[in-house]
Amino acid sequence: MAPAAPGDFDDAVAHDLDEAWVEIEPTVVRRLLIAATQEFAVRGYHGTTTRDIAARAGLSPAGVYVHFRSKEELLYRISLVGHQHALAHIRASVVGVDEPVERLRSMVGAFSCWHARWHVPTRVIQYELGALSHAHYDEIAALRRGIDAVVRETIEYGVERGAFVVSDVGGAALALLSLAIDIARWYRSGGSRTPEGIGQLHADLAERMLRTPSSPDRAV
Amino acid sequence: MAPAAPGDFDDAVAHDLDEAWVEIEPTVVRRLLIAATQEFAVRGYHGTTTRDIAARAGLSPAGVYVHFRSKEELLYRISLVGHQHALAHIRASVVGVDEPVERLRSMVGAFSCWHARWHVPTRVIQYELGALSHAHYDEIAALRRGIDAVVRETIEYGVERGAFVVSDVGGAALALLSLAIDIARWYRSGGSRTPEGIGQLHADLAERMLRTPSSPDRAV
DNA sequence: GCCTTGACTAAGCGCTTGCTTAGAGAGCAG
DNA sequence: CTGCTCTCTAAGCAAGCGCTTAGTCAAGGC
Repeated sequence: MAPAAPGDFDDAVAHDLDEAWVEIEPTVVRRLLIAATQEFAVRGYHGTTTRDIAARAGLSPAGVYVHFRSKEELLYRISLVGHQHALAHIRASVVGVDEPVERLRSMVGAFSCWHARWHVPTRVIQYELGALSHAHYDEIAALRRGIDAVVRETIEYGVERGAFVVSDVGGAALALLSLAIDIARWYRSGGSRTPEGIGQLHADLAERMLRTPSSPDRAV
Repeated sequence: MAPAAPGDFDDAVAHDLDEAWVEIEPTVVRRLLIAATQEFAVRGYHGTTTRDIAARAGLSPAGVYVHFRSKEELLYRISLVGHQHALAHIRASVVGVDEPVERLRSMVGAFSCWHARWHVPTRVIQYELGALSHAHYDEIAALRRGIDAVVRETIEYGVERGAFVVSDVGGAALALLSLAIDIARWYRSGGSRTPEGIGQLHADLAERMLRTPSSPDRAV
């Protein structure tokens, strides 16, 4: 279960965030997005003040509002970029992989690995959706349905080809999503588990969960 | 993925909460705990005001402080009772079940069913740990280690008997916990899935994840 | 009757919140 | 130089926050 201690991993977090936004925004806006992501991840949206974000980005409290209209807009931008990233990543993981078991393994491995690698922004985009405005929430929800669709289609594809035995496709899809998304709750960087190792483990588990019994299972 | 719309299931929630505290507290304190649980589940700890809680419980803002020293004490009491409940439930689910696969199915089914049945308090106790004081957090963390231990031991028991093929017991335990805990994020009461159905589904998936391949799998 | 006890509220205190305003200073075009 | 643009800050506003204070009222012991 390995729950988060209150405000502990604050420092262990900074090092892997910067790259996430490199291709997207120039310096000050990027610094603000990184600062907001870190604060939201540790304290939650409502537990974070705009002064916290400004201070972490090296600005005065008013400096935030030169670049963002509101605190909610910061959350929206983080959510939007994060979900676009995730959707692109899971889509890319299945193209060109035609064998059903390998397609499943590729998808689950990539998606779980992504959640571990980006566990700090993921914590924000998975657990702070309720703080978005209705309009922004609707936009994000559409991206999430895209992710759901990839998982469902990958399972259905394996069922059609006779590679999987699954009577409840929706339930199986929820389970695979749970494995990945819950990483954002328990994962700590600096521990013994690597993102790649978690992806491998979840690929093994997913294969055993769904595959038609025939050849011997890989040990988990 | 089925994310929570911002502040939508507010009303769909009230009906299954009252019983949770019946055996524990008399009327006013119970009403406050229920009100706080509902508000924390929908808006988060930091997004909820003591005025919200008081209003929902039918008291003036000052009425909260007749029964609780602080807002954090409300969260602590909710967390404590919830974790004690969960630990007792998962422990009870394995006693007297000696066949390893059946023990696993009983544990996973009971634990996932419990999370769906009590998804509103679960949302609070799983995702608001970071708002507890350090002392209170430590107390809750001990209960959580007790839950982890039951899951680990159930897996190890099956491995020793040759019923499971598992090389990474810790990873498998995390996966089973993820399936259950993540229910608090996606489950909505009033939908087509019942707590019992989810327990059954997760028991099937867990069995296929861990079991030594021999007899044919149950369809999922 | 009187006094104490305990649940409760009206009012409000001191502080923090998200955000705005007024203006400083740098950079650059002309 | 002047004038305009852009980034940023010092100061602060109105609202909301957790929690306290002073006191009301009903119940119960004597």
